[in-house]
Amino acid sequence: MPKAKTPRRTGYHHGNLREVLIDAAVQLVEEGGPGNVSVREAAKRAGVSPGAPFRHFANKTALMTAVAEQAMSRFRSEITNAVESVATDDPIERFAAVGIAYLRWAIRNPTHFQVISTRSLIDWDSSESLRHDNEAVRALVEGSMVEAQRRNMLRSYDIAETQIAARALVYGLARMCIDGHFAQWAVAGHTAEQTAQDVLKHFVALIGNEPETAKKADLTLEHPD
Amino acid sequence: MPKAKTPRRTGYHHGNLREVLIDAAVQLVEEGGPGNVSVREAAKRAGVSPGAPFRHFANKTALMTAVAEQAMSRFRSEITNAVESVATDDPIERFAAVGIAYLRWAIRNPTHFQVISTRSLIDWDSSESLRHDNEAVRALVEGSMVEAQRRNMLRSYDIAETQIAARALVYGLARMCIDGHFAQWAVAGHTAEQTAQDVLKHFVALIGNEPETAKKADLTLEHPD
DNA sequence: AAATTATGTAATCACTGTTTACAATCCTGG
DNA sequence: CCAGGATTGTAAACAGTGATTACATAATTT
Repeated sequence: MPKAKTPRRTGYHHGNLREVLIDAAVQLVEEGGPGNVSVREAAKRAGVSPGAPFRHFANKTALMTAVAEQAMSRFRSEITNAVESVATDDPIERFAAVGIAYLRWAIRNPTHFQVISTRSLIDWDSSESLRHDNEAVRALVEGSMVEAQRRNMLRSYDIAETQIAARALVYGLARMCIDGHFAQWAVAGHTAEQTAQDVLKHFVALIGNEPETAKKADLTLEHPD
Repeated sequence: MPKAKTPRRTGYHHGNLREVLIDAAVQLVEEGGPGNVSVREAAKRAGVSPGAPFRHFANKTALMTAVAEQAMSRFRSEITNAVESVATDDPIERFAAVGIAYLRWAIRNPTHFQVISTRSLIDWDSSESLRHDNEAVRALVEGSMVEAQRRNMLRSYDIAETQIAARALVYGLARMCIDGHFAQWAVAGHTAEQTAQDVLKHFVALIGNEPETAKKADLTLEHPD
């Protein structure tokens, strides 16, 4: 009998190392951002040798991509749930709901949002799931946009550009929070999340057809940066 | 005579290693983005031992911060030059000029824009110069915004929110390009730069008071992502 | 039961940021 | 002008990283 050297782990072949590694990586992301993830540390936390992860992931990027897929799925759920639970069928309100849910998730899960939005960390093109979830969100925005135009609720006729502007605005707000451009800002009375939402609503009012735009005069926000 | 071990370099103490290291790091950034920078490689290119850089920079972040300062200075110059060489004194046109110059520089210097906008790479707070240049750009935007409001050229009364929206939009556009969210997009007829400019102009039209907004119906842009 | 395949380990490689002890050069005050 | 301290370089080391390799063990198929 060869007397197993380290029989500490039962069912020696671990069974579901892949999932455990992803969970460990998720935890590392939450603890200190994407930069805090190391394959070795994930392996250590899974109670496995440093080379073991490479039986399940071609490289670190593949592991990060799996983390991103998990995060993206939650991200998409939050958004689709939010828009489904919106009372009205007003397309502009539905559009706003998407943006607000987007910002809410991004600001509350900054490290994970960083993972799913920074392409250098992951292998976006190789992941069906990432593209699929992303497309679902995009389609949600486009759908409400098209419907809003059909009802003549938009100021501009060019929904393509309006849509890109909307995406860029929301993405920009999320990243400005995450990249730390709002240092002074969050210190002020308003939370970053609240302010981001206000700005989004401001934008929504701008694209709308209503002659009376948001005239809530001054929130006297500290200037960002 | 102790016969210098490696007298290959004249004026042995190199004279201006600090600048040479920054230049090497800049080159590395250009070659492969911020992730391509290593202190050791910069040292090698400067013809110096791996420990030498730490006589001039406390750590890698300090080196990257120096790189960022140089980039930020160019970034600011491009923007201030652009707005100064704008013919009209129309504040909204001046505002648009800032945004266009911003996008132009970011898209043409993506790796450097990544350096100056990703706070995890640099020590933003410790750099007077970074804050100063950033504030100059911000003030430029705010100035034109305030003036536009004074002339009653804006739709909304809340310039604070409009200003944040503008910043977020431009930042979002720049980062979407850089983070690779426009893959299919750039392949289409329009360059990323042209499209980003169009979207910016679209936004500028939206915030303006003119009843007739941009009605250039369809550019039939491929959808991003 | 034997052969094959999947999945782990151990050792190793090249590379990274950073620190330490030491050496060479420069600068300045007597 | 030169003694001595401050600068600024080197060499060697350390711990950590992603990744590969040869090998061992467990699960699975034949």
